[in-house]
Formats: sequence, structure tokens, C-alpha cells
Amino acid sequence: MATPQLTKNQTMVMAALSHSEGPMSAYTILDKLRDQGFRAPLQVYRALDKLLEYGLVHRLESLNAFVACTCPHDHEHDNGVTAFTICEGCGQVTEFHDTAIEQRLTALTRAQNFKTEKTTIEIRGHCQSCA
Amino acid sequence: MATPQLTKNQTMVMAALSHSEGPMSAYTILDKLRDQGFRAPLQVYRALDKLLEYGLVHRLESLNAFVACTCPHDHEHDNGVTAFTICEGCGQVTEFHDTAIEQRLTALTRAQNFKTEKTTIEIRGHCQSCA
DNA sequence: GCAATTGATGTAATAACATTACATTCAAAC
DNA sequence: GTTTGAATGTAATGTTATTACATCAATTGC
Repeated sequence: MATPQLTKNQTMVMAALSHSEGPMSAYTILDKLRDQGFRAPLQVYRALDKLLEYGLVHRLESLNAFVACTCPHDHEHDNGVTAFTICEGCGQVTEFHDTAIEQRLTALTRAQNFKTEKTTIEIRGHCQSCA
Repeated sequence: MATPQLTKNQTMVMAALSHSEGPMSAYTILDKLRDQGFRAPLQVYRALDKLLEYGLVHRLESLNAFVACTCPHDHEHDNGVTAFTICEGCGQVTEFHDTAIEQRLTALTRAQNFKTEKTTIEIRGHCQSCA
């Protein structure tokens, strides 16, 4: 799907995430946007839902937090698996993609006749600087 | 680490998870164990912490829920990566292990000098029966 | 025996994350 | 200019997880 024009709330949430060093929880985003008129969690969650749908944002399941997508090409083809390293020290999150893993997972799920809808790969540990 | 003798609470939580068809949230476990004397979430969370440490239980990050480990061999060597398929239809969770993926992830994290502590792989979708 | 330590437990309160329900506003389409 | 559908506003509530503090039980060392 082509990414449509973002609404006001979506734009503000996207900006908050883009300007952040690392991942943010929905409530952290809410706090950042309070002085710009945000009042309730739902405003954030609704915007996040759309941004996730457009592939502009990823949800980190193991952190209950969100990051702006860092992949350079456009987000139209959301067919690939996205994986993350997450540093427990500095909080840095690195997004990466790997077709070998994708293919292996495809083979394995196909073997159990499992129809994949969403794949989560998150690696917690310590980055080079924090090791 | 060798798995030590489980305490009373740990045994009860383990039993609840083992007898369950699918994953359970901490609060669902609490409700199951109320008539056996459980009163507070912390009793469950503390038991789960230990069971996770011993490798007898896995946490499903994308569900905020827990499952008993189904791998047959003993749980002493917790060196492998565990992956799951999770059916959105029936809730069935299937645990699997794959050395090819493990090796590929090791190579990729090594390339960024990232020290892995815990790897989460969860595949949401529909199983054969629910497809 | 009996402090001292350590790990497990009990209880209450609170924090953190997410959704439901319902009313309202806005803009495009007709 | 009304209808329609998406987005928004607001309040309340539901769900998941942790902090703080008191108590109990088993072990260790004297």
C-alpha cells in the first residue's frame, strides 16, 4: 500500500519517534506531546496503529515500545522480516534484514503448514560500546 | 545449571502451565491457583522468574504470556535459540529449534560486535487447522 | 543452642501498558 | 447541503508488572 498523507496526530507521533535516540513507550510519547495538545493514551495508540500499518514504525514486543523504521528504501513492500538488536546498556536499537533467515523460516513454517502473518525477531544483549 | 528442587509455589505454577493447552498470562495462572491459596500476582511472577531461569518455562513476548517448555531433553544447556509459531485462531503454540537460524544470527550479531544474551523469535499466523 | 545469613513467602499499594465505549469533528463525495 | 467515513476528543476501565516492606523457614558458623 502506498503511504497516504499523515494526519496531524500521526505526524506528531512520527516526529517524536524520529527525533528520539531510541525506542519510546506509548506513554513516553504521550508525555512528549502533551504540550502540543495530546491528552490521552488513545491519541497515541491510534496514531501508532496507522504508522505500524504503513510500515513507518516498528513495535518492539520485548520492550512494549516503538521505534521509527530506519530502513532507507520506501516502505511499500512490507514483505520482509525485520529483526532487531537491542542493547540493554544504552538502549540502542539496530534494525536489520536477512534473506537467509527469512528463507529458513519460510521453509520451517511451510513444513508445518503454518501461514505466517507477522514475524518477530528481537535480540537482547549488549552492543560493542556497552559490552 | 542443574534444576533444583522446585518450591511449593513454583511447583503449582509449573503444574498449571503444564496442564494448560496453550499459553497463560500471569493473571490467568493466578486465577487458576486462587483456590489453592494464591492471593497476589507477585506469587506468580516470582515463581515464573525462577521457572524461566531454569528453562522450564518460556515467555511469549508478543502475548505477554507463558508456556511450559516442550522440548524433550533436559533443560540444563540453555544455549539454543527457541522459536515459536503462535496460531491466532486456536492459540496453539509450537516450539522449535533450528541450528541454521542460530548460526546465521550468531554470524550477523558477531558482525556488529553485539553480545547476545537472549533471542526472541515468535511467528504469528494461522496453523494448518485454522488457516 | 542460637545469632546470622540467605532464600522464599505474604500482603498491599502502585506503576506501566492498552482497550472499550461513546460523543464529536472534519473533509470528501454525491 | 446532506451523507458518509475517517479521524479525533474524553472518560473510564481493563490488563500486565513492579516496588516496598514485613515475615517465615532452612542453613551455616560459632
